[in-house]
Order: sequence, then C-alpha cells, then structure tokens
Amino acid sequence: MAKGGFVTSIARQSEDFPGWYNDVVRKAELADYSPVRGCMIIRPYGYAIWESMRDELDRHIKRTGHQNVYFPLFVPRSLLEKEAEHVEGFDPQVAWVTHAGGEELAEWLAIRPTSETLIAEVVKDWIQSYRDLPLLMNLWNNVVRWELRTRLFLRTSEFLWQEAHTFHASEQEAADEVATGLECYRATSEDWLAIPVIKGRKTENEKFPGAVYTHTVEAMMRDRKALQAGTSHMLGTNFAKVAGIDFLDRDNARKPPYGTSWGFSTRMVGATVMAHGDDSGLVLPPNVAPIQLVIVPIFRTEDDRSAVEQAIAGLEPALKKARRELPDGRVEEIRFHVDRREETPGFKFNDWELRGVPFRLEIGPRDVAAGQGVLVKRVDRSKESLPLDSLAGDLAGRLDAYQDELFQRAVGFREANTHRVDSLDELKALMEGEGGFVLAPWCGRTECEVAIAEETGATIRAIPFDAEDEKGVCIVDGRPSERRVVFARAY
RNA sequence: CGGGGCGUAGCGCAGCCUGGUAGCGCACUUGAAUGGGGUUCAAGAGGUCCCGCGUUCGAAUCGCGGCGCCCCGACCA
Repeated sequence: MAKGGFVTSIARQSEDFPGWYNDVVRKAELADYSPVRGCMIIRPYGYAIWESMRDELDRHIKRTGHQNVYFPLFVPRSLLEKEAEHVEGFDPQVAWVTHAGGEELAEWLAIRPTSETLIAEVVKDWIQSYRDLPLLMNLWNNVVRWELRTRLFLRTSEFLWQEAHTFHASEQEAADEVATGLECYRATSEDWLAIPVIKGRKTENEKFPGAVYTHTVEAMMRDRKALQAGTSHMLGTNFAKVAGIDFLDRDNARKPPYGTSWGFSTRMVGATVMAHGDDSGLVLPPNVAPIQLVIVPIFRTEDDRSAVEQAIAGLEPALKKARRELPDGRVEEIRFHVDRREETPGFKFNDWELRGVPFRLEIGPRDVAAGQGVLVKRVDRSKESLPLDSLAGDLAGRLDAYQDELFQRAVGFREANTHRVDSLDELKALMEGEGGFVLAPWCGRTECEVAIAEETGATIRAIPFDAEDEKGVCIVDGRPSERRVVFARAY
C-alpha cells in the first residue's frame, strides 16, 4: 500500500470506471459475490444503504394510499405464459423449478421474474364491483432474472425490489396512478439519494413487455452513461383480460379493470455509488449515509489519549441529543460514530473516505487545548476548525447543506454533459468520445431507433415530459420530428 | 452463445515456458516502539497449487478431458 496519501487501493474513476465501481463496491464492503454465479451477498454497510432508500420509498408508497402485501415466489408455468407479449419478453430470463419432493413436477414453477400474472390471477376473486376498486398493493420481495451478464447491484440474477400492482375502474385513474408511482421514484431519487432524474416515456421498443406504455426516471452516472432509476407501467386491461378479471361498474356493466405496475430495485444502491463517488471511493448523501459523522481521536501519549477521550465524552451527550428535521417533517437522530480502533489516523481517514461518510471530526491534543475540532467534508475535503460545543447544534444544518450540494453538483454535471445535436454524425462522434445525454430529433419509428443503437450504442432513454414542442427532422431518415428525445448509452 | 483472461494461504499475485515437492505482498497472531493522510521493526501461524485421467523415477509446472469465475459483446431493472 502506498503511504502518505489518499486512497490508492481502488482503480481511478476516470481511467477505468467499471474497475473503479467494482473496487468501491467490494472494498467499501457493500457487497460480495456468492457461490451462485450472478448472485450477490449484500453486506451490512450496503444493506444499510438499501434499507434507507427502501424505507424512504416505502413511506412515499404508503402516503399515497398503498398497502404492503406478499405474494409467493413461484408462478405456475401456465400462468406466466398467459400474456403473449409478456412471456416473449421474459421467457429467456426465467429460472424454473422442475423438480421437488424427489420427483419432476407435473407443472414447472417459474421463480417470479415479476408478479403481474400471479397477482392478476389471484385478485380476480377480490374484484367484483367498482366498490372494490381501486386496489392499491405493493410488494417488497426478491425476483430472479437469469441475466447473461451480471454486475454487483446493477444487474444480478436475483435482486431485491418493490413492485406495486394496482387496479382501477377507469383508464384515467390508472394513468394518474402511473404518474403517482413515477413521482415516488423521482422523490426518492432526487430528494433522498440526491440523484437528479429525467421523467419521460419509454419508446414502444423499450417499454415493459405486456404494458400499454411505460414511464421512466433516468439518471446520469459519473461516466456519463444513463441508468434507469425506476419504471411505472400502464398495463391497460391486458393482464386483467387474460386473467378474466371483471367488475360490475356503476353503470351496471361488467368491465375489465385497468392495471398499473411499477418497480424500483437494489440497482439504486449501484446508482448511488456511480452518481456521487470519486477516486477516493463512495460519496454518500447524508440522508442515506449509515454514518453521517465519524469522530477520529488522535493522540500520542496516554495523557493525550485521556484528554482526547474526555473531550469526546463531553461532546457525545449533545450529539446523541442532536436531531435533524427532514423535508417531510420527520425528525431523525444524527448518526455518528467514534472510531476507537487501534489504527493510525491516516488509515482511518482513508477508510471512512472510501465508505463515503459525509463529515469527519478530528480531535487531537492541539484541538483539545483550543477547545475545538477539525471538521472535514468528504465531498471536497475542505477543513474547518470549529468549537466543539457548537458542533452538535449546527450539524443538522451542515448535513442539509451537504445533501443539497450533492444534488446541485449532480445537476450541474448532467447539464454540462447534455448536448443538443441535429445529425447522426454528431451523435456518433459524441458517443465515441466522452458520451453523455444527447437531445436529438426523432421521427418516432422503431427502425430509426434501432439503427441509431446499432450505429452508436446509444438508445432512447426517454421521451421527456418537459420537452418542448420543436419541429425538426429525424436524424436518421429525415422524417418530421415533434420534439427532441434523450439518447444515451445505458446500464 | 461468440471473443479474451484467470483458477496457487483469507485477499492480491509470482512460480509454469525450461518438471526436482511452494514463495512474495497485504491481512492475521504476539511483543516493542509509533500515532495530525493507508506506521515501523522483530518473531509467528496459515496450502487437497480448481477437479479427474494420463506421461514421468518424480507434476503447481507437460498432455487430454471436465468444472468454475471475471472482463468485452448480444438480452435486460
């Protein structure tokens, strides 16, 4: 290990982004590989980050009227295969249970890749009248999709997620629900993870198999690639009709209900790493950081040690009482930790920087004498000496400012790497160079979308909701375009 | 499924070409010193060299077969 410097044990982000990502995930102890190919073990520090975003999203989901439920892991083959487009989309990724109890099963069981078909089948008995609607359910579970190529958090054969499933009496109400789900994701990404997202609609080519349309939130990572942060699907009456669900409406007519589904997964832990991290490792937004302040005692002699410990002991009661009010009005304790390990201060500095802890307080003999401490901000390593007795009082404000700073920094990064182009050559040049988001006119035809993907590696991430009407010509075939769409290489 | 790489101590690797019975760094244990950006010295513990078969007096090393993992692409949250 090199001595006398900052974190050196991870690949440089600018030189080898995938290597950097892997190093950070492994060395910050977020996750490990498992004995089963493509599966991952989420370690305590990584799981704490997941729990934080999970809990935040869960609050949004409950606040908007949904209830948590559980449905089983197994889906009978016949059910999974009921919706034609859905089967076609998922078939290559499904893992099957073919044997149980020492015998081959008469009907294979799919390990759920998602639960639409199973839920539609079950709820047909629950939905008899318009009075049973809307039915607003959410599941926190694991699903399995046998991916050909996996990456920790971003794409694993098994992953944890939330899948909401709702049924409505009218198409309009279902459309509103699709928007509600997407807004839960925007809020969790932007206000909790400090990751700015673009809300938009997926193209026909990119939508969820079996959906009428799919809405998405797309984020930019620090390698300028896009990552889909969450999707919300209008299922129309597709799944309801195949399952044979109908209800008696106010007009005394039997109708199939309109469905929606929406999901958000552990890949967002990876997004948090890739949206904020730097060459020294993780940079965590205070809202999700398992530890928001780490205190590193520094001493030489036993006398120094006890003096420093005394200063820390004097500080701890105030820190334990310190509270931070979050945007939704909830009040949280401030999460701090005193690192009393038998390691050198330099080791601890690097260790906590790798783990992305927002603030570090160094307290040594010099500080004790002056009644102060040195507060170091992870994101820019700026240092500030401040009186120890004032820290607990203004820590909440500092965390708020830090959270905001990360979000603004990410917005600035995205803006700086978003380009408007009007030709395929320009798009290609950008994708071969530094990458980024590209706003370009597109005629709406799948042929052109596919041609661009083949030529440049970029796909249409979203047709943004806030795109203004702008007459133009498609960069592939020159047909008329109504507005610009977002192209990018994606995870 | 195509292309590449790899499998040797907990982790990262060297040794293999040119066969002689296993080594380095980190981590770990003990002791002492050190401590404001990954401390130093000393001592110590730790191994079915991925598996199988073959060649050989002798295989981590050579041959054949298998298994597994990682990276790049196609599929995808």
